[in-house]
Amino acid sequence: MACDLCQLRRRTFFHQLSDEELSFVRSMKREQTTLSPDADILHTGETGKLFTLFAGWAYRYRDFPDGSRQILDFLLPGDLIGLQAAILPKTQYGVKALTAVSLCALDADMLDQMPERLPDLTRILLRSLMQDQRRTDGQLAFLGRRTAAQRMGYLLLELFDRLQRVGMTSDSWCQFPPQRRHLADALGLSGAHVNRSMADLRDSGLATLGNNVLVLLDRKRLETFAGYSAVDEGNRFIL
Amino acid sequence: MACDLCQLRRRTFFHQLSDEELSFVRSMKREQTTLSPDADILHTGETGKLFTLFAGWAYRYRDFPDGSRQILDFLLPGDLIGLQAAILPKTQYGVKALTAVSLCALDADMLDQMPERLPDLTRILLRSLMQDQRRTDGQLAFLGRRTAAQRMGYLLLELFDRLQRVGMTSDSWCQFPPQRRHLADALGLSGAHVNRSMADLRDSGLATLGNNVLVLLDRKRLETFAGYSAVDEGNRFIL
DNA sequence: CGTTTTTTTGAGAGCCATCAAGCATTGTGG
DNA sequence: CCACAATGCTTGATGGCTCTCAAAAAAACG
Repeated sequence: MACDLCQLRRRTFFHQLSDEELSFVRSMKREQTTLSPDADILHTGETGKLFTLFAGWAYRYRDFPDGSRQILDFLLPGDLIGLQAAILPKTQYGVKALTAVSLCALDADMLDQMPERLPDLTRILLRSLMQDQRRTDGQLAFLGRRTAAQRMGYLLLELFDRLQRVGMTSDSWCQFPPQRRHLADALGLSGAHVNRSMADLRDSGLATLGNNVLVLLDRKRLETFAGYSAVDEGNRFIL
Repeated sequence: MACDLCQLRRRTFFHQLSDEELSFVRSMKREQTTLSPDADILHTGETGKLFTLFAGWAYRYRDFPDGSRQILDFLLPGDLIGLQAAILPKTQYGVKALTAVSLCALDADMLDQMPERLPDLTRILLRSLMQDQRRTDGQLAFLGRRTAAQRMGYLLLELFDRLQRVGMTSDSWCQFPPQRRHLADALGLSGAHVNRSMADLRDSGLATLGNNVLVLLDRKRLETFAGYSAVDEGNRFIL
């Protein structure tokens, strides 16, 4: 599919590319791929690859020698995959498809030309990186200081809001493909306790999760419980 | 002190600015300040301020309604303070001086001109941001998955390496101003348990901390214990 | 030298991990 | 369409790590 026909980038959430920017992006575009759930998008240590995620969920993770794994981030449509790997020599993370995904492979080397050729887009990239940092700040803060159920609630709200921005929610529910083990690896919990935490949220009438569907039963109260507050992100970068 | 006389930026660890870049940075520079320990450098929510830290330690933190606090990051000489605040509308973090600090106030608005005027410097900024992200990835991973003593060891090693790059270490020891409560807030532990963790490290002959001095007694073994491995960072951005 | 702050140490409680077993769901081949 | 296996979810019991509270020791400060 051609870039200028892509529905995703039409969303107001994203920076609307000028003709010049769009032609630059088109020239970066290499190929479009589809992968099945659990497929590796980026192996740990692999470098120089860059993708835009157009459909589906993925996650960025880091493996430990003892076999455990930390999910650093979930990736949703519109997110860039592998920027760190494109810029730094040795990456220390991998990226896997969580659902079936459709990707757009990009020529990472052309990033170098961006500041000169597309200063506006460069500024927006910087802003998006600051947004990412802010989100990570929130993660760090609630990982260190909150109970399992609160962390759970926070993660659910954050994902819901991100999904909403790319039009993947209805009123108060959405498709939610992550399994227990993904949530466990993201929150630093055991799979068993993820379950207990979700049971807490359900019994308190805050949120339920079943059949790959997340329902926010009482968003206001869940926000209070989890210490979450939505942030207006402003426009975001997309390639 | 004039920028071109500054000793800190001469370190090979930092990108050596060209004449053009240096004159740009000079024109951004507003004033030089000195603050005492515990002084606020950036209040939570304050925006549009930008500093370079030239001497001393500071930390970036986020407060919770319940009074607890998470330290997101320690800031060392050469680090930029307030980039998020300069670019995004509402910041959700504050920055405080940990020791006496000396700062250089910069005109944040001039950042906008950087892509056009100094594309090389912009690329280096991007790389530094990716390095920061990689470091944060490590933090997230060990916060979620490691015991108190391991997290402690990891943090100590990371800080030691960062200090080394700016010449603030001797062989296997360094000045180490953070107090128990700072470490506690950084690691998501109670002050009491920080102490127990440090006692563990001391009793195992890995590291000791006393009188504001950190000594790495057996770096190799500490790295293994904490699951830390040093990363070659490459040159870093400085303003 | 007294006061305040920080560090150290102890006892008890709570949260969450681990282990293990039963249940539900999905997929497969007959 | 059903039997069966495989996978993931749920739930309980036990134990370990870390918190909280509290008080004493040490250090920093004026």
